[in-house]
This record gives sequence, structure tokens and C-alpha cells, in this order.
Amino acid sequence: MGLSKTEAFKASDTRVARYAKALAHPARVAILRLLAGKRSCMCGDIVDELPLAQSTVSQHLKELKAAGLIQGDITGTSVCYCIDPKEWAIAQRTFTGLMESFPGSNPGCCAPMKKVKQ
Amino acid sequence: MGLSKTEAFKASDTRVARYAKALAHPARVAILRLLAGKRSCMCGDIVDELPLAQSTVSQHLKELKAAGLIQGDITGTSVCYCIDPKEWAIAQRTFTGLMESFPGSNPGCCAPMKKVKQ
DNA sequence: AACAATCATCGTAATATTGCGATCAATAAG
DNA sequence: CTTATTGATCGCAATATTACGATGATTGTT
Repeated sequence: MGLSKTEAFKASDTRVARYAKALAHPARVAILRLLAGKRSCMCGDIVDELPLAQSTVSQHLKELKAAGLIQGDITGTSVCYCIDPKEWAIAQRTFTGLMESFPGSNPGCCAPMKKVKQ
Repeated sequence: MGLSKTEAFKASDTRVARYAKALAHPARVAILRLLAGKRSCMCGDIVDELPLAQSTVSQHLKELKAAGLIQGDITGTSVCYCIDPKEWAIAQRTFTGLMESFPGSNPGCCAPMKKVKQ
């Protein structure tokens, strides 16, 4: 079906998935790194840095914006995109919250016998 | 086209995207939380906990395994899945590495004038 | 050997994503 | 007013994802 049954899961899991989806493409990660590093970036500069067409980059920016991670302000004919610090902090906590829920080691788990093939 | 031009991006960005993709579905996040919490989990238990068919869960497990985040060991007729501590630590560093690349605030960026519509 | 249980895989359908060119809207420049 | 420039949006094509039922393979049980 292709339709994620998002409603049927816990809100906390859905939130992780939402942020993760925003990071699930190298182009979007690259964009975020550009914005995080330069702390300000014109849309045109981003397009120049990536091996993608302008329309494609615009779409990725749209997704990052939908996820709340970035915001864009119009300055004349160009647009300045930058990271939304508040949302970024939430995303950071969201990821560390998941990652730290694992104690760090798995003592008695999965006695190392035969690995499943798959 | 639908084919991610993965080759054209930096390896570090692709790595983030790979882990993020594994977390980009609530069901997979839920699975990881189950494994992280119980520190050992039979496949059957996971299926019982999720509102998805067995074959669908199996597919999600396959993706998590492909991402390296979990491993599965056969015990008789059932399979014990658990988190791969080593890979999990790498993923953790990968995410925090990205998230911390942002200083935390955006002083002079994007003078708050008109927000872009989109 | 026959049967049940567990889980992977296959086939299929519905939907989402990725990417591009073309076009549109808005502002700036002449 | 006309023309660039910038960036969003539309429409399309190719591919990926999500989900399920059916089927297979493996192991345990009778």
C-alpha cells in the first residue's frame, strides 16, 4: 500500500520518524550542514553547492521546512534559509532520547550461535 | 527519477542518511525501542506488539538489519533479535556529530522580515 | 513420517520519493 | 514598461517504500 499507518503508533515514535525522514536523504543532510556551518545561506548558494537541479533543491528545502528544521526569509529577490534553533534543539533531544534508551551493551542477549541469513 | 544520486554526495552525509532512513518509519523506531528496553526480544513478541502483519514486520526487521542496527540469532524455531551495540554506538556518534555541528543559535541570520510562503 | 509453529520470501497493489524541465510569480535593473 | 534574476510550483517519469496474503523453509513435536 505504501501508506504508513502513522496513526497506529506512539506519538514519540512518530516524532522520531518524522525527523529521521527529513534526514533520510544525503542532499538534505548536506543542506543542513551548509546551513549549520555558515549560519546563514542564500538559496542560490545551496543550489550551487549541490549536484542537483534548482527545482530539486527547492523541493528538498520544502521538506526540511515542513519538518520544521529550517526557516526561510525573503530578502529582495533571494531567500535566506537558516536552521530553526528551537526545532533543532527538539530534534537533537528527540534523537538522543532514542539512542540513549539503549544501555550500551547486550549481556545475555542472542547467544551467538547461528546468525539469521536474510 | 526516484533514484537517489547517492554517489554524488559526501560519504559522511550519505552515512547520516542511511541511518536516518532506518529510523524513518514509526514501526522501526518502535521495534528499536522494544529491543533497547527489553535487551532481548523474540521476533514473535515484536509482531504481537505492533499493529502490522507478520510479513510486514519481517520486512522492517530486514531493513534494520541491513542498516546494521540489529542482529538476529536463530534459537530453535524462533529468532532472537537484538541491537548491535557497536553499530548503535556509531549511529549515535553519527547523529550527534551532525546535530552538534550547529552552534545553537543564529544571531544575525535571516532578519525576521517576511517568511517565505511555501 | 505427519503436523504445528515460527519466520523469511515472493508477488502484487497502492502510494511516496526523487529528479528534471518548463513555467509562474515577484522583485530588481535597465 | 521591458527584461533579468531568483526561487517556488507543476507535470511527468522512474524508482522506492509500505503493506498484505500466500507460500516456503526450517525446526520442534507427536
